[in-house]
Amino acid sequence: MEDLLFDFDQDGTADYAFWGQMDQNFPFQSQLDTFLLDCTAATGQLSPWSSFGCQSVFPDAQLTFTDLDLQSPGPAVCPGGENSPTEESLDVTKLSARTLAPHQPYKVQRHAANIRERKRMLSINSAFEELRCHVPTFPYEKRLSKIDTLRLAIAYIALLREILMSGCDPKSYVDECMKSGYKNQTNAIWNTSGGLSAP
DNA sequence: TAGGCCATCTGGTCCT
DNA sequence: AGGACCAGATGGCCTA
Repeated sequence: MEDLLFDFDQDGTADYAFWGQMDQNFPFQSQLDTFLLDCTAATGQLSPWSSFGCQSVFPDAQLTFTDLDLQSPGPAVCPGGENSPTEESLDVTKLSARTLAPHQPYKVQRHAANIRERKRMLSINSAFEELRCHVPTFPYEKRLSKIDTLRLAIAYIALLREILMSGCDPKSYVDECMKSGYKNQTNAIWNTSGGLSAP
């Protein structure tokens, strides 16, 4: 996995604009409180993915939940077939063989378990989307992967903690970071794996 | 084409 | 017993 390190020295203009925007839209204390205490309340616009995650993905996820409920336990249920259009899933006869008959209790149970697992994963993914809404990213960044989202969230929390402990104005603190270069790698490594690089 | 990321299925384990 | 959670396996999609 390729790791890249964000350096506040790079492209300071763009970074400054970004953080300025953050400061404007998110008064520091309220945002920190929101992020740490109530992840469901904020309607963050920090990330270019925010609208994607909060307004589009979540409703879709809800619909998906409903769909799963409605579909279970039908024959065409296996959305897994969508994702993995194997010969089996494309073959009509074999597909019908996947139909869950009452005399197949194991298959019925297994199928129900699959649906529950899919729901569970959807809820996890919804949580990731929500987390993406609260993690600041740069405009040129592509959508954060799950692992990048977690790592960036950790780094972001560390940065917010530092700002809190410094007692400085958040914007001034970030300005100072950019002037001197952010060298404290133990506290805020903006580390992503998605081949993220400055344009 | 290789590697990264992801969704899905599956069986095992733990909990209620 | 049934559901939640977890990790491994598998295959598809996308990008460098």
